[in-house]
Amino acid sequence: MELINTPFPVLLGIAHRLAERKFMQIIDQLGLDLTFDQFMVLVPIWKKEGISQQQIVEDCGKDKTSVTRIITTLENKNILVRIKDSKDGRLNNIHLTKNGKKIIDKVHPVMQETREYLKKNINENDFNIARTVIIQLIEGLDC
Amino acid sequence: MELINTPFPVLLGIAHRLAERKFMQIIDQLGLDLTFDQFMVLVPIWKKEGISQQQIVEDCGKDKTSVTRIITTLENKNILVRIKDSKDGRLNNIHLTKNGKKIIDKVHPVMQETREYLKKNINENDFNIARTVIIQLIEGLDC
DNA sequence: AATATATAGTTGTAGATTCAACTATATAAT
DNA sequence: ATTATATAGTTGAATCTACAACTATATATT
Repeated sequence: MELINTPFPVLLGIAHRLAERKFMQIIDQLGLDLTFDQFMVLVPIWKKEGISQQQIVEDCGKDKTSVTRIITTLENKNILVRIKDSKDGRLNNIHLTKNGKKIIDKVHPVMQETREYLKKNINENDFNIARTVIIQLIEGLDC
Repeated sequence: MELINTPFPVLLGIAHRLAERKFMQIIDQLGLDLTFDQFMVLVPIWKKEGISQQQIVEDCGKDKTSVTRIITTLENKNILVRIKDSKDGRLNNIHLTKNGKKIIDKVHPVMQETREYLKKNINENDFNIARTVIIQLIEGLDC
């Protein structure tokens, strides 16, 4: 593929898609029935049991509609449950099931591995600059 | 949103999504009925009249299935036509209609504008490093 | 020439994305 | 207290995505 003249936003799309594919290869090797997007929603739940859907939206960078539907899919797969907040009736608190915890324990180390794989052969300092640039880009667009 | 601890692949996804949204805002302002993905497929066609679907796949970083379906959508919108190659019967050569050319002429300057907007407030040298890192990332993943 | 292999494109299916419109609950303003 | 506004979450419709299986044509091998 000819990348030199490819516009930056297109590069972002390509890199994003390939990184997803890499994650998926490893998830498949673990024999797990889980998509990359489902995994992205699981991460903040794993980090904070009982997190609300809105907080998940803020952490994983997905639209609230997407989060609603992925949560439904994961509930049907017996990976998590919605529990209405007793104090604020608008909130759904999300809890992992036993099954869900088992899956996360299997997947979590993979996450780190894959990130290391991505950074392989890339200058650490340049990588950090790229991180900063992308964050600036996001902050410039997020309005 | 808390971005400091956000994993790089997640950042890619967020930046990609926001950049798309920015493009779309401008496309909407032009009163065009066009999605970002349809636009991504149009760019290589605009650059090379009569390009084959396979070449589009290589240029725009999308799956061939996606390209097939977006081409069909664009054909139904009277923006382009498929013409079978006379020498190699496997190839569809894609040509813009008059209508399609008009749309591209309207959208093309927007593309450049938006890219300038994205780079605004970002150090040029850092931006180039980020480009390079993302290309290295893609090349490391593309196997 | 016959067979095998590679390439271009399409289709089915399941899941994800976006937008806009909607319900329900909570909080602020008068 | 009533009304207005904000927030959390859901739903419908159209589009996009990935994977696998498929058709059709072209090229290589024997």
